Amino acid sequence: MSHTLGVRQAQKQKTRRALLDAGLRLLEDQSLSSLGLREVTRVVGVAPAAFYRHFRDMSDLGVALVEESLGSLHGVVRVILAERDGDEQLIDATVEAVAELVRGYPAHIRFIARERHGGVRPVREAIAAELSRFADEVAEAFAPQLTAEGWSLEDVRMLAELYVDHMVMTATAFLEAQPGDQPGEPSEAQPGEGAGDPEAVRRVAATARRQLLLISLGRRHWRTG
Amino acid sequence: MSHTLGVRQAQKQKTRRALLDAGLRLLEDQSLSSLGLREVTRVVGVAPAAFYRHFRDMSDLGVALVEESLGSLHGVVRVILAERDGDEQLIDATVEAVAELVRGYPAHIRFIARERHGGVRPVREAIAAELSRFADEVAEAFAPQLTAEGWSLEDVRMLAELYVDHMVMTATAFLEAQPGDQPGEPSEAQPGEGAGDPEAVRRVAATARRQLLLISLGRRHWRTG
DNA sequence: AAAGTCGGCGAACGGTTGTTTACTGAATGA
DNA sequence: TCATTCAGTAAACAACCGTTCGCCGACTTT
Repeated sequence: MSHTLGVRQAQKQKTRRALLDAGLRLLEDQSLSSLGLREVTRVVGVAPAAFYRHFRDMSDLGVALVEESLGSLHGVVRVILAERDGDEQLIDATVEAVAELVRGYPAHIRFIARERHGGVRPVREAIAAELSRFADEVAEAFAPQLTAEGWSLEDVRMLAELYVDHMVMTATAFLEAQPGDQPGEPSEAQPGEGAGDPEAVRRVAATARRQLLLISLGRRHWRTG
Repeated sequence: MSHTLGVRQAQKQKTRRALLDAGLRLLEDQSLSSLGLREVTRVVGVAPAAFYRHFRDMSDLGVALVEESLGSLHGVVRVILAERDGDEQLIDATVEAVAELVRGYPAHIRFIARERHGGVRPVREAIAAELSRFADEVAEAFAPQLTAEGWSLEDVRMLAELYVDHMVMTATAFLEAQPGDQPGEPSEAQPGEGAGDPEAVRRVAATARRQLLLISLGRRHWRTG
């Protein structure tokens, strides 16, 4: 599809990407409401006025980052929920998926966690909308089985929100367990990669698994035990 | 105790309070890392330099706000957990306590939610420490009964963290259901008080109750069902 | 009553911010 | 080939920022 997009548009999207990347990098140490326009353009190596060719605002860039961070998540649910051979394996797969997400895109996850209740309204609303759509998909995936067991749609939605919130919670816990460039600590004992204390990561994963296990235990006995 | 504190110190603490109040008010629409020193002093009506008589930094003021917001919470747990006549009433009491907290001190709660993962490290760490202490108390309150049922201390702590995180989650959900001065919407149909859509508030409470019910259902069947 | 403490003031500093303006020059399309 | 589009530039703008300095004057201690 699409006939290779022309040299003009290609260059434009290239600097747009650079702006997004620079913004995301700077947002690891500060929040969006304090991130300056000039700060971003300075990192990219472009004139401040060039910013306006791509974004109206800083919050505009923020919304774009939200879509980039959470947009690719929508397929993931069905993939994980498809390979379920029992509760425990589904839980393991879920926690592992969250861990991999945090390991692969720490800056994106940190951005979402930080701006979910941050000071920029449009960004907050974009995140809320995206997470709500995410909960919709989780609910949709659980609906067939649970309604067959006599669950109301309201209760299914309630459970889906609990799952989504717990996933976000787990993701931020993973983030705190593997700090990116935490100043104060000069370096790692293991100079391999930037993954923080591996034992702390395992502890977070173990806690998350047990919590999900407890929740699914409650789910099995809902209005039947 | 303490001999009435002298006129000098009294005046000092008065402007200190004013600075904290002004900061908290301004932080309803922005995050700490973008809050300016001059901005705060301007609201209070003092010279910018006066700020340094009370706080070293903006993050210093932030840490003070954390203690003020979460410090008074430590007694609350035992009070609620004391009046328990069965699971459901304990859940109702908990949700009602959170709702009242949000209704009574919305700015404090918003501040905590916003800065928990915000851009200012010392504040993040202060919040994390306070919430951890809170989880300790919850765990301590649940320990006698649960250990008698064969729970490990690790599992008790896991459950306590789940409860605390769910309470924070519920508090922010309440906040979103009753927006303070949400611009865009000119005013309330009911000009009585600033509480937003009452039905949305009830819906949040109902969801939180059912989620807690499901969790306590899982707790009852932990390693026994 | 004298000496000392200290919260707040006012001014100045160097630096940064967002935004607008007129412009250049390469890619584009007729 | 020639006119047009438009991403990026350079400069200027007023406004604001955090921080430092010396000073005043009301409170406090001796």
